[in-house]
Amino acid sequence: MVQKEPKDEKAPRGRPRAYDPDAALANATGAFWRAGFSATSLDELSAATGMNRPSLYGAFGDKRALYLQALKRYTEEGRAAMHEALAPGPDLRESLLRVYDAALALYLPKGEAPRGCFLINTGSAESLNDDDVRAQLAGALREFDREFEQRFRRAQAEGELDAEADPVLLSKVASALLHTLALRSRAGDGRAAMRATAVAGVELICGPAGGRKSRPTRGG
Amino acid sequence: MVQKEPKDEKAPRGRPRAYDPDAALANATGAFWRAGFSATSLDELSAATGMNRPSLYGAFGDKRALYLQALKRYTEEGRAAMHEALAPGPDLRESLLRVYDAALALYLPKGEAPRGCFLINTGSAESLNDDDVRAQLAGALREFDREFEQRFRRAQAEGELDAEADPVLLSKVASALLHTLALRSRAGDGRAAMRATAVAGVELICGPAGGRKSRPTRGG
DNA sequence: GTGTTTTTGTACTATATTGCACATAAATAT
DNA sequence: ATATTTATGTGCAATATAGTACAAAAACAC
Repeated sequence: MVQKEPKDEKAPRGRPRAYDPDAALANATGAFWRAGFSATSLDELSAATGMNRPSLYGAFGDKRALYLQALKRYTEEGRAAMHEALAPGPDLRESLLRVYDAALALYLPKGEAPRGCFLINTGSAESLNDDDVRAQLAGALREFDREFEQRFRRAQAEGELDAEADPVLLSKVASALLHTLALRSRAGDGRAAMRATAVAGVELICGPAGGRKSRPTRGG
Repeated sequence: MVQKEPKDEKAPRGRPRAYDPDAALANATGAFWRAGFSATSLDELSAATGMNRPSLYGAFGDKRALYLQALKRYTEEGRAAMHEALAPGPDLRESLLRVYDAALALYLPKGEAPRGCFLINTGSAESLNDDDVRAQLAGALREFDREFEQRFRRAQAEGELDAEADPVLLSKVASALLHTLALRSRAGDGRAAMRATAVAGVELICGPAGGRKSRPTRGG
């Protein structure tokens, strides 16, 4: 009953899986990403993952459960990437631009068709019909807001940002830029135009000439 | 036979329609709005419009054609409302807030469940699979951007906005606020929080204390 | 009235889709 | 080797869905 050795090297008992669960989930994500939840059939998911239907059901449950797990995985990866982009080191402008550049790289994969954001562009279509999707969407947006917010608080603490600025509101505006990039990617907008928008947004958020009011120390 | 009188009062020849085409299209829009294109069945559309399937086909064509016409109608109404909100009269801040308040009223109908934006939240889910949807989405976003842009140009001409500001880039940021409101409505965010975000965005766009400060010109 | 035109309503067909049953395969345990 | 366990693969059943055929209905023209 109680395993004393929770090693990963445990010998599984029956026939080994022919797939890597995380890779399969990533491929299922790719299928859902293109067409959304409703327009993606189990046949497409089966083809994308290389798993047949019964294996899909055994591994992830039904189509909806698979979609929810794909959303969860995607959100966690996105949040990790965002946390990394906002990590200490670069100044505020640079930090924010790293987030937007990472988003653009995700939304406009090199050599492939634009795809926008799996969470924003497919989750919001489904959210009115599915409370769990809506909850995941809401939770993810909140987390992304918080990542920005914490970065703004640090910027204030370091004198990079006006002390009177409201980090919560600024985080919402910073997120709005992310949301517009996701949407515009799906509308076919070009990378350069979107990056210019992000830069303009960053300038508005960070305020004129490196800080909002007083002149803090340059560089950081 | 040349009709000399192209009046609307012309007597149609066969059995009269039992529906009002524009009302039916509005009701179909409502059905698509909730669930998106793929997840809305013809039975639901039939129930929403009160028309049976053959009448739907006769009036609008197949499901996709109906969706495209719904999108077109919605976009035109939205653009008209936006144009109205940005019409001369109020100052820039007030003009922008009128747009965001109108959007919130549309996205969060009183007494009903939140629904977000039909175009943004359902169109972007479908846009990768349907070139016509993508084209309509892109065209609509462009039109909305232009409405903001023209308002910013007028604000500059009237000295309401720094002459060095870039109206194109500001319009993209102003649209980003619209996009985030659409998304957040569908995530369940509250009206007050969203309005506060819009106000904060307007303040950033209009600049400190009435709008005479250095603005970003070009990014890159 | 009879005929023409257009819309409506019922019923239908063809297909797609989801989810699962059941037998087979591939591993371990003893 | 034999039993046990877990995964796979074929195939299927129940349902849902899109789109249409066809007859009845409701208007006009004469």
